Amino acid sequence: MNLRELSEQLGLSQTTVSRALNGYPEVSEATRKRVQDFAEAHQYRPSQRAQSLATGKSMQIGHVIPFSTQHEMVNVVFADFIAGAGEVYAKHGYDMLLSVVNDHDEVQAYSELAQKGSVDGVIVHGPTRDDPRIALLQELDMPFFVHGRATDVGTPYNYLDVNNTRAFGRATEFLLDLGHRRIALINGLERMDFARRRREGYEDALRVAGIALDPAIMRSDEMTEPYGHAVTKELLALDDAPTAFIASSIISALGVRRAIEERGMSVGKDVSIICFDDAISYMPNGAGEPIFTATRSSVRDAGRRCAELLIDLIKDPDAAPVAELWEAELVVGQSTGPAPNRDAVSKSSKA
Amino acid sequence: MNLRELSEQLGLSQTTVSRALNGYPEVSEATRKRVQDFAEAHQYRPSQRAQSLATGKSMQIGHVIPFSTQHEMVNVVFADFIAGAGEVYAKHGYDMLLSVVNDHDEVQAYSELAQKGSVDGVIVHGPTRDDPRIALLQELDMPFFVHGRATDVGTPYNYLDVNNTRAFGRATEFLLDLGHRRIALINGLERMDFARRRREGYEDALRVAGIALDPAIMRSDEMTEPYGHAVTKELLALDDAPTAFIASSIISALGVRRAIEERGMSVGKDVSIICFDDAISYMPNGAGEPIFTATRSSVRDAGRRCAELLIDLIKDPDAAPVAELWEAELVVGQSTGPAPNRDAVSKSSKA
DNA sequence: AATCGGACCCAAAGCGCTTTGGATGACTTG
DNA sequence: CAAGTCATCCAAAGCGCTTTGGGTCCGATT
Repeated sequence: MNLRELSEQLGLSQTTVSRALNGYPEVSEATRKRVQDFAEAHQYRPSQRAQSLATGKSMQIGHVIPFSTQHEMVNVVFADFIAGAGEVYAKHGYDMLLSVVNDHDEVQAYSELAQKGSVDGVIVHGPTRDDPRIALLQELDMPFFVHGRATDVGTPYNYLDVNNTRAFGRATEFLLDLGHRRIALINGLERMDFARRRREGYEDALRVAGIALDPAIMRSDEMTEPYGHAVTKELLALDDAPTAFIASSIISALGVRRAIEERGMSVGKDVSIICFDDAISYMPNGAGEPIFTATRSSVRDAGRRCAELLIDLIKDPDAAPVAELWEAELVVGQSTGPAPNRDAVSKSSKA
Repeated sequence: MNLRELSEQLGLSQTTVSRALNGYPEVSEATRKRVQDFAEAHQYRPSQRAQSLATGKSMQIGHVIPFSTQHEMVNVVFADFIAGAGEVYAKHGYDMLLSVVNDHDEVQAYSELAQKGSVDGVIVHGPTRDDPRIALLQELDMPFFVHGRATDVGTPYNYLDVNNTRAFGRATEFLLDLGHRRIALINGLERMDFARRRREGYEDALRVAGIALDPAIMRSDEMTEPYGHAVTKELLALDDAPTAFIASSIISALGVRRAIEERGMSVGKDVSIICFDDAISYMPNGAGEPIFTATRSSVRDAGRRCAELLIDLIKDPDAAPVAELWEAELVVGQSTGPAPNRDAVSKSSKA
């Protein structure tokens, strides 16, 4: 069933039917009702293809996700972001177009989406320092919204980011306050902007506390469980092993915990863990009391908000760039505690 | 730059340019080369909108993902499936259309996709017993492929599933062989077809071994870490606590492990765990030796294969239905061991 | 020399919508 | 009563491609 058939059966012109369906005022309410009912009864839905050709809008929003051995993007966080964004898209009549491409084709994928005209806007995931995609999208004149932030990009652009520096600054300060002096950083890949900022937050806090940075206990790689496990195992074997770990993800934190327990040590007592918690739906940080002390910010909420702001942008492309910076919330769980005093045994026996 | 402009600048008709670009034989190689080079130089890409209207194909494949409080679908497994499928789509020139809808609108979402003509085919995720989507898609005459299987659907359809019954049968047998007699089942939601089949595999194995089923230690819910933790904590407190746990996901298995360790027991010694491992990229079952003994089947590979088969189906809609049943592989890790003998102490002291 | 078959190219008709620019009456208004 | 105003509807022109159904030219065939 298409518009022509529909209008013939109704004895109206295509114009009128189209207008009736799209809520234009030039058609009487009686006619509109008749048209709507008839369309409903016949399960008529305008062809997206034709509609989009005629209007010049595709009502689709693109997400480019690179794949390769580097899985940073098709990651644990992605699914939840998508869920949040998709929810908002649905509410506004948009669909989500996912383009999975090879790592090195990623930049080109954006031009392709733009030139083919298959999307009205795109979300940029996982920005890196001086991300080339931003300049490209600006040049292509394609509405885009960045989840995260790129450093060293001259022109302003739309983004929503968590204050990663502050989040890790606070996490570090929290551990310092508990008396920890050897604090390991188990970060994500440093080519990601967020990882770099987190490290800076960690470094700043240590610097303020007058503690020298030790590259030996500052690690960075993909945030998987086995990585957290392997690196922690290694660090705990050091003579001056860390008494606390800051992990960039709840996933790597799980590995950290496993390594600690394998060594027969107690989490929150012998060794503390604090992590960044994206509030992933199927990997929540405990049901009641948090498993991990963490700085938390919901990636699903971020998805929702990015979607909203991008849709605003599509509707008004000349609006001034918006930038939102969310503060992560610090939640205290069972994984942190006072730094164990190395002389505890002798001291307490003296007491 | 569009076709008309391109053809004008080249001094050719739109027909010829279109044919040159699409590899039709009615154009000389010299002309084709000239056209291609010119198009390349001007970054010309045919409008997807127009192309799709003219050809009747959208070159997009739809995935409907429901959201609600039930997160079973926007889950840990989803991201990897998507990655696998997307990879194959890209290779064949397809894009992925994600439609995120409310739980109860899910069925309708499929009709909408079909009637709007925005996709050439769809993947059905997470089939349930007697899933209504299958009949609907058959009626709509929309090519579709099911990841998993629906029970009680009369007509044949295309699907790829893991032999879940066998996977859990084997897992249970493995534990039985190790001497376990109290084996808990920590399953996913039973409205999912896969969860039901897994339970059946578990039950069959116990029955063969002559062990009565105990509903008290057969649980089912969403496969999150806190759930695995909570239910295990509860079960371990029983007088006749299980000596082994079978979990439907590596995520819930993590919770199982946490509960065991919290109780001061040793995984693989005091209590055994075996789980289903979807080989999720960022949540691998250990780096070297597997963390968990598991029955494994890569969901990413499944995504790839489903995509391939769906594309085949789109190209030849009248092909006979294909059904693939993959056997999960059993990998033995450190989380399983002989059942602790309740009389061990007395026995060994007698020896 | 007339005919034929390729090789190469083109004009124009869609695909199914939206939207512009009227047309047609009926109803007010001075 | 003529002119102006609304309210309601319509014909037709796109949107940018693909594809049908020819044309034209040229060397080969009879």
